[in-house]
Amino acid sequence: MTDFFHPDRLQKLADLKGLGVLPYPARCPEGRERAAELLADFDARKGQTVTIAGRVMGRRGYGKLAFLDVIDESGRIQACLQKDRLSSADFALLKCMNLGDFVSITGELSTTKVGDPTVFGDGAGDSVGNFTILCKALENPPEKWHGLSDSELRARRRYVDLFSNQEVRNDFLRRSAILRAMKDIFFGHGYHEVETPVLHPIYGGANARPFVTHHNSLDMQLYLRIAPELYLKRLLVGGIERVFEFARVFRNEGLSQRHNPEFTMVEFYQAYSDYRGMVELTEELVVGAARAAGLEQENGKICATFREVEYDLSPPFQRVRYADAFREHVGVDAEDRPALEAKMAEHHVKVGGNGEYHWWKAVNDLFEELVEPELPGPVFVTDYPAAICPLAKPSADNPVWAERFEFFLGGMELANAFSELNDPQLQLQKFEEQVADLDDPEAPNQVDMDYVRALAYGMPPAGGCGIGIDRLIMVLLGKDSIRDVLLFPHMRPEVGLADASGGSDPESKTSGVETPEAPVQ
RNA sequence: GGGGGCAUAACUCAGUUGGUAGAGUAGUUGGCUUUUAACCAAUUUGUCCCAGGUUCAAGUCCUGGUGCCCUCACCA
Repeated sequence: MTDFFHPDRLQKLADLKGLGVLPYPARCPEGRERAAELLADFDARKGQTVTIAGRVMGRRGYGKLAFLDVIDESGRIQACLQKDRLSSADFALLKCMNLGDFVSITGELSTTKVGDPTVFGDGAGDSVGNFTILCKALENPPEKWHGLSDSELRARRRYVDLFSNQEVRNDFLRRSAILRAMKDIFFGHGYHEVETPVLHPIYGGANARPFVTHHNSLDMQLYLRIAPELYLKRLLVGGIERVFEFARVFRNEGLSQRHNPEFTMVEFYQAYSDYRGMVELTEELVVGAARAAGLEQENGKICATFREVEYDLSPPFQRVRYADAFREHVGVDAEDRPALEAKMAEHHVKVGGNGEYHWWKAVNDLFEELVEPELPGPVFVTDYPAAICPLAKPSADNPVWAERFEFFLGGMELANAFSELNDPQLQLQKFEEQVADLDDPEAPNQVDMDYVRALAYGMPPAGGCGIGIDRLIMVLLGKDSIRDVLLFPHMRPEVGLADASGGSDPESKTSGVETPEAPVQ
């Protein structure tokens, strides 16, 4: 369907072919170097012949001379093509080039009259290939000064957002650097990176509504994982003592500035440690991530600015016991039920059902309403009510409390950790209570008996933690919305686009995938 | 799911009281050998988100729908 593409560009494409030039060659001239390295090394490299390659984002033409802004992953560099310095065949290509095309230029690295470092395309006489078009673009790039500004278009066409805005590109490269720094810390502590199933026959490890899917040839219902937790702890049973997984998890809930249906969390488990060890490691990870994000200042302070509030991420972070924070900000003792009932009435908090779980859930609602806003962070809140922690080990001193912490930063819960419950009978009892609880729509639908059996074989005492990566990166990069830290946030299908190619019928394509035995044309 | 806002050219945006659809960028043509948002001259491009309604006349007013953003609820 030709009218999907721009007629102007198709004409240029035809012109190129008329010149006998391939618009999509397979190979780039060898020895291509990146813009940023050439500029960083400019004094030493000046006068040398170099080759650059990238996308043309600017052109200033003078008839017998043209300046091009060429961008690659590292940044921008200027090129200059002159009629009396290039072969006529190469110079003629300028006529067929548009903004957005990929090109390569070979020539002298030098400066212009105003001192701007520039690659001057070289190659007199019959030499060809010192200016080449590497890829002809058939779609117009966005406005050169503003780029894409509509947030929907930016997300839908992230590829355009990325090449038209270096800040955006840098931010996603910073995300990559943050993940790498965190992995380095894990490896430095003797951790192993593992991958566990995404398709779960029973969903668990968190309270959330799952996505449901179906395996055709097994004819069974499966869930996209809401957490990797129960599989990772099976590995502790198996004798792998330190594991982490950067896990994409899926939760079938509403979308918001802080929620995407799929998101990334890192979970990590360490045998012979406990939640106190996880506090230390989590702090190290957050600090390492902040350093990788470039937030360390010359004076050694580490600061992040998120939603116009500055957070000091210089360790150590504050630690506060749940019960202490509760008493301070709610004004009553978390174990004083009569006083709590009055507080709940005052703040319209309702107990959702019978039993300890629902009571403590309501207490925790009070905590979330009255205490969490007072904890901008970074802060570790430790020792949570055991009744709302089905996977955490109760405190030996007072089983009302569990060995659990949550880490808050930027007004969000960024991490959740326990001393992992490894008593198989207690775990089974807690699972059964969850499944029996019909008041909670997010409770697991059945007990994962294989996990209980794994515990029955014996799991060493361990600490485990999960960190919400996307939210951490929001704070570190100062992004208000999770959509700005996800390369491709979830979007509804673009209306009209599927029809644009004209020929294909999405219905028949889908049925072909699902019924491979159907005749193939 | 509730409430509020936005939708005009490939991109960024104007569009008056309801009266022939606009600018800049990009593209095209011509000029120009040191520009860098180059400049000068000419020029092409529209399902004004969709469907109804009011009106002599709707980009503009009304109703419904779609998409996105903000906010609340749920959640990490």
